[in-house]
Formats: sequence, structure tokens, C-alpha cells
Amino acid sequence: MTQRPVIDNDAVSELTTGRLSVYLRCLTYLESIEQTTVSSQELAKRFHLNSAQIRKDLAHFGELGTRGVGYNVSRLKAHLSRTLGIDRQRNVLIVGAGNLGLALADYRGFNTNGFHIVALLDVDPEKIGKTSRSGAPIAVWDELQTIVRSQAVEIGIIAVSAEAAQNVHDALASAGVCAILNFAPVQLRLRDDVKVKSVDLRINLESLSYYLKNSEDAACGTD
Amino acid sequence: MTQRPVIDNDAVSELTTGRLSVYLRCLTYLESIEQTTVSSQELAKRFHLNSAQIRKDLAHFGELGTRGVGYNVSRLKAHLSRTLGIDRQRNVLIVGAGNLGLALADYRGFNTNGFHIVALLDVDPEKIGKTSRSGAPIAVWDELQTIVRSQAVEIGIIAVSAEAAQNVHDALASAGVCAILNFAPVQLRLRDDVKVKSVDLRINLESLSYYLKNSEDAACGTD
DNA sequence: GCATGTGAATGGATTCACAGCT
DNA sequence: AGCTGTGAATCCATTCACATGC
Repeated sequence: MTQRPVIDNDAVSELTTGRLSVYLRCLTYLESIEQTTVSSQELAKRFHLNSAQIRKDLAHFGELGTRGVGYNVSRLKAHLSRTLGIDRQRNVLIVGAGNLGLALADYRGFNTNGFHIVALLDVDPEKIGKTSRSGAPIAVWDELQTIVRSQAVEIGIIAVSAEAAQNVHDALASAGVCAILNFAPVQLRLRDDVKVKSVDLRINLESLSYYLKNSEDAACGTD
Repeated sequence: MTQRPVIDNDAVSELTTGRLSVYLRCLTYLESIEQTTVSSQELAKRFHLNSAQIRKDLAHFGELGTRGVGYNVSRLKAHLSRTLGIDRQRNVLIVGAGNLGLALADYRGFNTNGFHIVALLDVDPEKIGKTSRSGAPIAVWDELQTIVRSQAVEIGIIAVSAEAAQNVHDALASAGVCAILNFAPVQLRLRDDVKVKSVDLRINLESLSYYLKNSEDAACGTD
């Protein structure tokens, strides 16, 4: 009847997926020190998590552990990679080749283990044709649609000013990008067929400021 | 009796302060277009928020609105600035002058309206003595304690590798910095007299990947 | 015995719906 | 009439505690 938005059937909450990412990182570490088995309690103690929550999170995906023993590190790691959809490469396009865009392009973790940055876009003629330190080419903004289609871009990153962000969002959406990571400090008008996650760096600073203000009287300090 | 950690008395939750930051930004915009009064409903409609939540959030701080009318834009804006503690300047030190550190130093919003970046620190001799584009000096890592004390640094930003992050955290804490914004993808061992907020860029990408995987069968498209 | 997986209990946060003020 | 401020109701997430299985 009505046009259904793209909805995940039995999907798990975003808070949970965030923790899955954390678990994945912990497991990668454990694998690197050649530990083969780990219990939820050990994970919790080592990485300051809650063991019940770990078990509940993992239980969403069937019985991954062995009672009396724990979880097999590499098997669980592989399972989480698959669950998060990073067992294959996803192509990423960064719009905005300013400081932030370039920093993200070279950020370890944005160009590895499932993600590949195909290019950055900008309007500044000075920048076009150059590359980021990691080698991602900087192309002209007009190429957006072409690049998205020819390079099978699945994720777009908005690293432009607040003013330009809505336009970039709309262009990415029209070009067929379904997932966007937005760094511009605005409330974007969203479309229900595109998933947008916003990271607002300023809000984090303000939150710390609030904390400081609230503990201004209390002692806080050096020993 | 026991040594009390620094606890905020009647403080409001972090989710709430995040929204206060958003409201503040909306009000700044409304002020710029010279609107003097706004109701919770209008705010909600304009910026895709929930009017009941706006009212509840604001009600924590007394009766800021006028029944039958709404809120006075600039009065509310001033109040939120005070509440968030950005009605005065807070000095910020960035540790790590790599791409991310430099991007943050030049990020509009990190060096304005209540925040001032006093310096970046690094270990690379190549970088020492230079400045970021915005003019923040890059100093040598050993100067951390000196700079924190002489420049009254209140907020530290960790923009170094995962491996180095714990050390940086500890050094900042010992130097007397009470609030830290961490960009390194690690679970830090925390101290209870220091507030740490972590921003994990990779987790956001993985969350989008999860979304993509879960809507892979469903249509997701262009127009 | 030991650790998982899970219903039940708790604790927060969001939303509803309306009383109370202008 | 209109909009705030707020108890009550709802929803969601976390934690507890134990039955289940290795």
C-alpha cells in the first residue's frame, strides 16, 4: 500500500551495534596476542564492560558460545565482521577536501578492514587533481554522480560547512548513496530511504564544558 | 568518609546536554534571522525535534518560557550558554598534530564561542615550531605539563594513535586536566576525577555498514 | 563446576495528555 | 485561545539471577 521505507526486519538497536564494534576490536586484540578462547567475564574485566550485556548482545545472533567454556575468539570475530557487514569492501566517498575531509581520508580505520575511500570531492580548483597523503584523489564536485555510479560508492561522508551540507546530502541521496556520515553541525532534512549518522564534534566539547562548569566548586585535580 | 569522586549534584543527563547544544544552535540561527520569540512547537517543526522533550529539557532550569507565548530567543540562548558553561573561554590543548589533530585545530567551532586552542603537541621534530593553519603553535610533547599550567588548560584532546592514547590520557590527568575528548579507538583505563568523552569515528562507519547489510535486499534507491 | 543464554526486575528516557498560567 | 510545565504512562535499555547445558 504505502511506500515502505527501508526497514531492517529483525535488526538490533544502534546502541547494540556500537558495542558489537567494540567487541570486535577487543577480539582483534585478543587474537593478536594469540588467545583462542574468552569468557564474557574476562572480556568485561579486561575492557571495562558488563558481562551480562555482552552475553545478551551476542545472544541476538544465536548460540555463539559454549557453556562452561566461553567464546572462540576467531570464530566470534568472524561472526561479528559478517554481522556488521565488513567482511567485504564498502566504497566510501568524502565530500569536502578541507582539513577534516583530508584528515578522515588519512584516518587509520577509514581506509582499511572493509572500507575503501575512492575519492574526495571539492569545489576549490587549487585542490582538484591532488591527492590525500594516503593517495585518495581529489576530484571536482561535479563528478559526484559519475563517481558514485562508476565506483559503486555505498557510503558518503559530508565534510563541508554547515551551509553546504544540505546540498551535499541531497546530491548524495539522488546519486543513489544510501548511507551518509555527516560531520556538519546542522539538522539535516532527511529522506527516509537514506540512513544518516551525524557526528557533531562541537557538541562533545560543549558537553565537557558543562561537566567542568558543574564540578567547578568541587576539587578536581592533580594529587 | 570515603573519597568522593567529583559528582555533579543536580546535573542533567548527557543526552539532555547534547540536546541543549542543539537548541543553542537553533536559537543562534533564529537570532540571526531576527526572530525574537519561539514556541517549543515551532522549534520542533523547524528542526525536527519533539516539542514535549524540548519543554521538559528546558524546564530543568526553572520557568524560562511564558505560557501562551513561548520562549524569548536571545534570553533562552544566553541562558543555555551559561548552563553549558560556554559564556566564558575554556582553553583546549590538542595532543597529536597528525591529520586529525590539525583538522580539529582548524575546525570551525573548536576555536570559537567559548573555546580556545592554545597549542598542539607532537613528538615529531619536523612539526615542532610550526603552526596549524589557524595559527595554533605546535610544541613538543615534553611541554605538556608546563603548557597545561601556564595556559590554564581545562580540556585535553587525544588525537594520537590507539597505542599512545593511554599514556597521553595519564599525562593529561596528572597535569591537572579534568576533561578529555578522546579520538583514539581504545577503551581507556579511566580515573574517576577526570571526565572522558570518546568519539569513535570507526564505529560510526561500521554502524552504517550494518545498516547497509540489513537493507541489502530491500530496494534502496535513486529518486 | 563453570559460563552461557534468558525471563524477570530495575532503571532511564521519551512521549502523552492535561492542569495551570498569560 | 495558546503554550508552558509536569505527573502519568509508555517505551527502551541495562542489570540481576538462575535454569540450562557443556
